[in-house]
Amino acid sequence: MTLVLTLQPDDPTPPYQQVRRQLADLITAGLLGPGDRLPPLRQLAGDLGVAVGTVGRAYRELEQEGLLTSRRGGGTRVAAHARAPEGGRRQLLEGMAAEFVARARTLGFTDEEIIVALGRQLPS
Amino acid sequence: MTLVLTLQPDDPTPPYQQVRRQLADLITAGLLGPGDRLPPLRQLAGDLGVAVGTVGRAYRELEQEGLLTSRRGGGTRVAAHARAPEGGRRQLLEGMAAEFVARARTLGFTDEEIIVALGRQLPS
DNA sequence: GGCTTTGTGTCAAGCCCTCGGCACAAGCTA
DNA sequence: TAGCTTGTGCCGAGGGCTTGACACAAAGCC
Repeated sequence: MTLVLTLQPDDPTPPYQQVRRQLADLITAGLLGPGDRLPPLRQLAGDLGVAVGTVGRAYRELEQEGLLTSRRGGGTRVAAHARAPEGGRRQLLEGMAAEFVARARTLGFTDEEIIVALGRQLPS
Repeated sequence: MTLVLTLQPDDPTPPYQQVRRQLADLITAGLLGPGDRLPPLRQLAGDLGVAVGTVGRAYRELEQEGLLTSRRGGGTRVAAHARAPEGGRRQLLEGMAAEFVARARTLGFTDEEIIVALGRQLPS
């Protein structure tokens, strides 16, 4: 599949962190599996409008975490043992859901309001 | 009420941005209304473990947006005309919900999976 | 073998953010 | 009036991030 990575300019999060996080999530969610090849440094950097070193840093850190394997001339691929540890996919989604609900509650929204808002997004 | 502001150390977002966003959300959500007083600079800075100038910057930017009014010696309060423009409270929540659902979908989760995950967080 | 691709490393420069401290001005309070 | 509180401004120092450029090494391709 064609990798869809985006950068949000108004987001104060450093670009290399945005790339790093998105790739990690894609792997944990299973959209990127072991052996899948990532875009070359220069190509991804060009698409995102950032310097080569910026994307390089994201790749490097993910490799240090064991999620990617990089070889000169061979490109960067998802590591063989990068599969989420037993239900990581579900945990990722539930973490996102818990985070969203918690934030809404601290802002004073009731559970009913939250459910109504979600109903507009999901064909229940 | 006692203001509950928190800083996430592992979050690469600059502290002054975190404070600024949380306060803006609290006002939009209606938990902070016109005339409500915010903690003094030095107190909030001490609680969060940041420098005075850091919190000061958050206050200053929010004042420039018209959400706060600051006076030397008088403290900082929510501006009189700071109420969200007609349904801002609802829009805030729906924006959060839309963002959450969109992110989950781009990670390959089906609507059913999303609903199930939310069901664990909300007593439906 | 020769060329291209690709990841890695370095470097200087600049910008943004934070810190800690200090001084100052304006409002509030006793 | 006198003192405290509070927001504002400035400063130098330090750290993190990005940029742009260049060189290098290893793998793949013809």
